[in-house]
Amino acid sequence: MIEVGDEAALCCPSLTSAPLDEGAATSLSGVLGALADPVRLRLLSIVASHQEVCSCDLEAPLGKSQPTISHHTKVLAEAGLLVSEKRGRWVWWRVDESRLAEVRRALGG
Amino acid sequence: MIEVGDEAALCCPSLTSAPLDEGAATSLSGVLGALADPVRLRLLSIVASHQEVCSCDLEAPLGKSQPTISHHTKVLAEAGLLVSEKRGRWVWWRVDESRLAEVRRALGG
DNA sequence: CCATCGCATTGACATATGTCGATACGTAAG
DNA sequence: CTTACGTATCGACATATGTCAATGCGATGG
Repeated sequence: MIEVGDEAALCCPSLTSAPLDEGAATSLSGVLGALADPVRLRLLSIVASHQEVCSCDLEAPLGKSQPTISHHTKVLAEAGLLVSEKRGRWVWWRVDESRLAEVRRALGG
Repeated sequence: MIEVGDEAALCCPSLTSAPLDEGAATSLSGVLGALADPVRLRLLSIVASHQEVCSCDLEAPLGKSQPTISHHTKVLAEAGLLVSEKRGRWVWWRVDESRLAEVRRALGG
């Protein structure tokens, strides 16, 4: 199972170098919106520090229901920040580090 | 006039190094939420590329009403990303680069 | 085949957010 | 003082978002 992000590449303009056009601003705000939630940030940090994590191991540390976890992983995957792999009946998640790096760079890194 | 951010320092933990605790996640999500809007991103990029910008010069390029601009500058200022200075009846804005750098670092920079 | 398990989707709900017109506030100019 | 101007706040509205119970779907195991 491969989630396909619906966000365009953030590659080119840095926030601090030149005024963002509307398209770039919208696409960057999409990724930032995916990050702008405490539960998703903690989810992302948990996955990042374990390399790979199964969905089933996220409910307990985050204190949220299974549908809520599923919703948040979907949001992060659509933003290109999480990548999923289905093994048997489990779904494993890992962080797309390059995507995170793109975000940092778009923020003027 | 000095806007005081209501967000705590983001200094310490990086997203990718260890699981974020709830407080860190909430405070980081606050700043990211301020960034997660196309109008605010463009606003920020305009201020950044002009060093300083008057509120009155933001309505036209952003195509938003004066109350809306005022709202967005307030959100960015409360997030610590914009700093204001009142001169006569005009308010001038500049970007707090160090705050942006904090965000990048919190994102694993 | 049937029961079970992990995950996704749906529907509903409360809350948060972006937007603008109307209005209030402060400062500057006459 | 009065007027005009730039900005902030308020009230209202439509839309977006986070959450969960209920349910659907696929794969596994008996």
